[in-house]
Amino acid sequence: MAKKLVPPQATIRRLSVYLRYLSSLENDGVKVISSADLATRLALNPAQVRKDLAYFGEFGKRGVGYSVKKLRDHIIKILGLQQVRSVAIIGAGGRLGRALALYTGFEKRNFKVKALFDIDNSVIGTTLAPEAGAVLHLDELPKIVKERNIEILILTIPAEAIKSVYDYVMLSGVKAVLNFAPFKLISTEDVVVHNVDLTTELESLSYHLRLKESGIDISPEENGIDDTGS
Amino acid sequence: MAKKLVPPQATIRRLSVYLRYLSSLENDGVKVISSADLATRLALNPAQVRKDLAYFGEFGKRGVGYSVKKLRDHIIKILGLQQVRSVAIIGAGGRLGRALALYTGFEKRNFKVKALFDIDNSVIGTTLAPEAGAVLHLDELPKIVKERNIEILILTIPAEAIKSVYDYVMLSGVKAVLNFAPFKLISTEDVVVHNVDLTTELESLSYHLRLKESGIDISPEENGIDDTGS
DNA sequence: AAGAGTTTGTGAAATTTTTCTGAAAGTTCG
DNA sequence: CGAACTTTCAGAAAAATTTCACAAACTCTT
Repeated sequence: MAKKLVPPQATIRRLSVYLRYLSSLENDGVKVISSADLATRLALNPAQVRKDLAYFGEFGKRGVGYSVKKLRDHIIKILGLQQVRSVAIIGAGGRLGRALALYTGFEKRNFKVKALFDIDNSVIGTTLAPEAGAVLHLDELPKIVKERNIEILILTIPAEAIKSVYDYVMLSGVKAVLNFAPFKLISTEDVVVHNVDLTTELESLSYHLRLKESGIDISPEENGIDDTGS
Repeated sequence: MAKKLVPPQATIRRLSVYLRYLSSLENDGVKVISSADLATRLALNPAQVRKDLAYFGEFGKRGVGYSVKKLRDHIIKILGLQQVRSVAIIGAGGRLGRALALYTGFEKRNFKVKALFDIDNSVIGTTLAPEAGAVLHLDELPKIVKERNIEILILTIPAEAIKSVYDYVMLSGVKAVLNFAPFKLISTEDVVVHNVDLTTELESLSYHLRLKESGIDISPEENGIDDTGS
């Protein structure tokens, strides 16, 4: 209850995971949950759950646990999810772009895809997702960002396209980017970037497979059972 | 040069990122790179780059740097990417499943989608991706895993489907799972799971947006004494 | 209402991960 | 060859994150 520190990025991600689980609990009619139960389900340490929450306040009741509904509401506020966040997809003509444009899971969480962009003339003008309007040329990004109040850009472009897209993105006025392109984009003062690299995910799994294959020695002695959350 | 520790999971992920960058350097004809240059491009500390590599051996040359080609080859070995890794997608009928089934980026990195599964009769039997054969019913998973030597399962199923898919997956004989379902799967002794949650990515971006919106500081002290609705 | 049993919140300890630093090794140039 | 640079390697220090452990707060039972 004294000094509040800056929560680690990992804490933020876990909050999102807690949120999802709390929603399902609420659905099941569960009223109260303890840090221990939460931790068990999510393969975490109970103290970590408590500490994660403690960065933001005292949400629990000693001897009882956390009210599912209240905790859920708090996390929604912490993550800024009360308001709808408008999203645009760049590279909407590609397969991943299309899949995300039509993914209904985002809306459930208050993210709305409000615009689609591409640079390929064969998709520009077509309608991929009713709600998001016709696919627009990337040229229009800054204008549309303002008009539709876009806050997050999702990049689903091929690696080669980064060069021609980068400036548009950084100057679009958008403050957050979720990059699926196989190319690490760096956050700046103005723009937070999260990179999600599908190949990296597979490659790190491959590493674990190699370890299990009974390590052909690349490093002398090692043994580790790693768990990765999200 | 003395004791080798278990490399952190974060190191493994960075290796994959180095690998990608090294490949592009090699493409550009660059022969040698220093940890400082690598670090600059990837927004890391040079010492971290060196330490990451040092977990696995001494790959550099003092006063010079790292041979791009050699380092690339080493990382490929470390990550177990010399051999083709066979992958299957469960939930291949969904949009994300289809997108991944057709994604060409995996093959470039030596991952081959060798089978597609679903439980929806309207997609079973259809051909979504030529190389991967017709979509099969999940029932056939264990058999096909053996036949086609599948090592990694990609899950692109809706949250509700987890219950009916979980046992198939854990008993399939596969040692690695990449889970895109909005539900945290926990690694076991036998099966390493990596969870990629698209909503979590957006939600943590939302958190950063909220921070920027409302000055630098998080919620003040008074964030509430909870009454746990009894 | 007292005692037994839970569970949170939190400072302190432990652990992990990152960064610093300086010696060692290599290169380049005069 | 020697001096001036460069850059890796690795031990030490620093920083960040996780886990421990226990007092405080609350519930429940008798």
